[in-house]
Amino acid sequence: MNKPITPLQRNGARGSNRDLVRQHNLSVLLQMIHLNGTVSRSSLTSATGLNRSTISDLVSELEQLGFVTETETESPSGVGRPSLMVSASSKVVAFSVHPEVDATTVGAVTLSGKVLFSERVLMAKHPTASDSVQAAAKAIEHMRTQLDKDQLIAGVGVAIPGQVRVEDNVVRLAPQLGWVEQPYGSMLSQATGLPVFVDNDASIGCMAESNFGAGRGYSEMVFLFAGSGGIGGGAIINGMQLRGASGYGGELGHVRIGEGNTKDYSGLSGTLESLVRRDDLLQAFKMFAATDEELDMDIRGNKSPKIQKMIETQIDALGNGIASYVNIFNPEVIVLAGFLTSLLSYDENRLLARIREGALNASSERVVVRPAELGANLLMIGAAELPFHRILESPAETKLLPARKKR
Amino acid sequence: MNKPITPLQRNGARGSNRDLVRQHNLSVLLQMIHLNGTVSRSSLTSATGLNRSTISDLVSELEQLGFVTETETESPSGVGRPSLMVSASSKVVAFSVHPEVDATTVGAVTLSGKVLFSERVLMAKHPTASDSVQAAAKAIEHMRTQLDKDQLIAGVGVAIPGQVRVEDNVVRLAPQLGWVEQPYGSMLSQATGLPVFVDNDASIGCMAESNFGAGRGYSEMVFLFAGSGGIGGGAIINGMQLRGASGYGGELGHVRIGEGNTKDYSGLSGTLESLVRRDDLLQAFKMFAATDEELDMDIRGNKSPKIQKMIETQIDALGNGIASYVNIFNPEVIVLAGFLTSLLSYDENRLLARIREGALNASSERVVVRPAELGANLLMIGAAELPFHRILESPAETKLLPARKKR
DNA sequence: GTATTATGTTGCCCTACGCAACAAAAACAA
DNA sequence: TTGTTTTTGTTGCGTAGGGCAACATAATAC
Repeated sequence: MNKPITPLQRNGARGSNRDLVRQHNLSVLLQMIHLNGTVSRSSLTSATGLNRSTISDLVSELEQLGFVTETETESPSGVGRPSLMVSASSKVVAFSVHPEVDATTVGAVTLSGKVLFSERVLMAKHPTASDSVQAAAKAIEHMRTQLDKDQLIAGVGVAIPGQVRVEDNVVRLAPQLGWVEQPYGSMLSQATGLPVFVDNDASIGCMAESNFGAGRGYSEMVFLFAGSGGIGGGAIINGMQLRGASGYGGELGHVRIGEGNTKDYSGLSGTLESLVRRDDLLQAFKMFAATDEELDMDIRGNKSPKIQKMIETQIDALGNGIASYVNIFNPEVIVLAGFLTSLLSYDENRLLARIREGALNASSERVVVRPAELGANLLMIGAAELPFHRILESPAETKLLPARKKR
Repeated sequence: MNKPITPLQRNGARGSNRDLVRQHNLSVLLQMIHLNGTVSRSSLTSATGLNRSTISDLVSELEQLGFVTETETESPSGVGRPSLMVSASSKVVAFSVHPEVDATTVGAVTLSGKVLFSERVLMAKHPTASDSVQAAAKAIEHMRTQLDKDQLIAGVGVAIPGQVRVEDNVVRLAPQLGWVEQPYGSMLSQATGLPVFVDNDASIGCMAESNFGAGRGYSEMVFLFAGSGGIGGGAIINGMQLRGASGYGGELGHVRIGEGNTKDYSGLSGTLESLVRRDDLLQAFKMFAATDEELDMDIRGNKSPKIQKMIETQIDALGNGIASYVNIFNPEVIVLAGFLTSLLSYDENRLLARIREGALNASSERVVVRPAELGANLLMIGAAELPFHRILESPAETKLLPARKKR
């Protein structure tokens, strides 16, 4: 072999052959259908630029594979023969898992985007990874019995409030849970017999808002998410999620933006997470725990000048952070989730002013700040996207498992 | 038309047809050849996964198009029939332009990476955009007469120390030059009759180091560049350059990392650019102007505790900034260019320690910091990549202009 | 000098998409 | 109601690019 390894071949720079073309076209179609729920065949032709006959062929293959169903338009609009509608199948199901400090939430979502089941398994404080895996496996097992026999399982997606090495689904560090180096993916895969995909919660939320929420249609987006423990983030760059070398990318909460002394959950000081603190507001309102909705009510109804000052300080810090991300990413849209939406609605103009101050004019002139739209379903829908993603990438190659085990 | 516009179709989510396959394969091959200079046909087969016969066909098309030349191996190594070597053609030329405060540098680079000509046109301080365009056009005109008749021009690439709106090649703001909203691209295009591509200097440097320098082979990279006026940056994400919505992305020098009061060239305070200042060091060494090499010598030979302190402060600030970028991008490599390489070599351990302190362990554990490798040719080679990029994307579709105008 | 190995070349095959003609299903105009 | 127009689905055929296998070629190995 006298093949000197070519030092660099641009990522994904493989040759294309006929098979890849077919795979790509199937993938593109299924993605469009999945993202839009239902699309007409004529829309697919114009969006892809492919021929009518080709679309016909591709769609029927997707139908045979069980990923889509075709129906006639019930209310035809416009001249001409009405186009057939193509919908993502509700027979294909993915499970989503979200471990938190006091509970592990499990859900079942269809490829068509419907949430079939959702269960919040309460647990003793600070469960081990094993505790959470067992609870999740049990809930999944139960949900499987509720499914129809002809339904198919794409896999399980897990949203972790911490850093995840995506290549082998290992939780590197989840500060509030106290997990270090936990192979959550393989544990849950062993317990369920299903393929499992683990990722950071904020990254997952980012993808979900980009696909189905406030980030729809944008290809450059920055996402900030304040959950019960800390601030996470994500970014969509050229339509694709920022992942980094090992999947730790997008840790926007841990970026130093000031001189603060208080440390964040990961031990860093002066970071966005250490300056914009949900806990501080809870404490100020003398609340022990609260949902984002409850906190939002209090923030809106707040009259105390002292608390007002605190909120404004947090808005300023958030604005500083966002300004940096505007300079770095030059995004079209910033999407805020969790209690950050309360800060946004409390004084949007103040936040925008901070952003304009801290960012370069050219970069910030067209940026929009929007609240997340998916609310409580954010992580459930998002985590399910992880197993779906495998299907969307290569529909013809992906074999799914039956909902019920054969006897 | 009853086509409801599909709200989101993932960027680049077009259908593939046979023509696109051909175009893609030609593009992939030409990219590999361009990046490696010379590659054997057998390497191309193994790297692309395509068939020998297909490679043969594709390469001969590229040869017919004039982009590559085939030669026999002069020193065959290993058993078997020696593979033919494919090289990028030196007949294809791009010009590069780099306006600075006191000069505009013009160069001519071949597709094979050879710098044919290079000229630094000195100018009065603070030239207008028009001054610079005229100087560049004149130099390009002269260089064209020196070229062979059968050589072809790909176009002109311009590296601007400031923000550039890439869609229409307008310089939005170049602080040191004092340029605001200058349509440099169309001006130079009109003056030369050639296609012109304008971009930010640091983005261009980032791409150059990624393609030919310290970033070769990495698909996740962060680049920081300290030129005569300020700090610029760039990022390679999943093998692709971070651009942002309008091309302003990667302004890593203007991210707030501290509480400093001094403002940077763009009027922002507490930014990396305001804390890591080449001018401060020049002043400390009582130099008025100096090349990076001269400054580097002084930094290495420095004995004064006061200056030492200043250098260390700058290293600390740089480390803080890099730490943030490690958390954001989770890169494999950080490449430092300009006088930042002097800070790196002055005390690499200190810099690395600051990075580890400010970054999450998981993100920073495998990151490497390297000095840029292209030195003085960085921007010249990088800017030429802009016009080449068009060829590399669709070799068969791109028509080039003859070096000499027909009489 | 022969065997082995790897690569270039040639002719044929295969198939996914484009195309054109036709059929079908809606709105529109009388 | 009826014919026309418009748009879309269906069908059969053509086309071209990549895979494949057989053969030729040029190096090393023994």
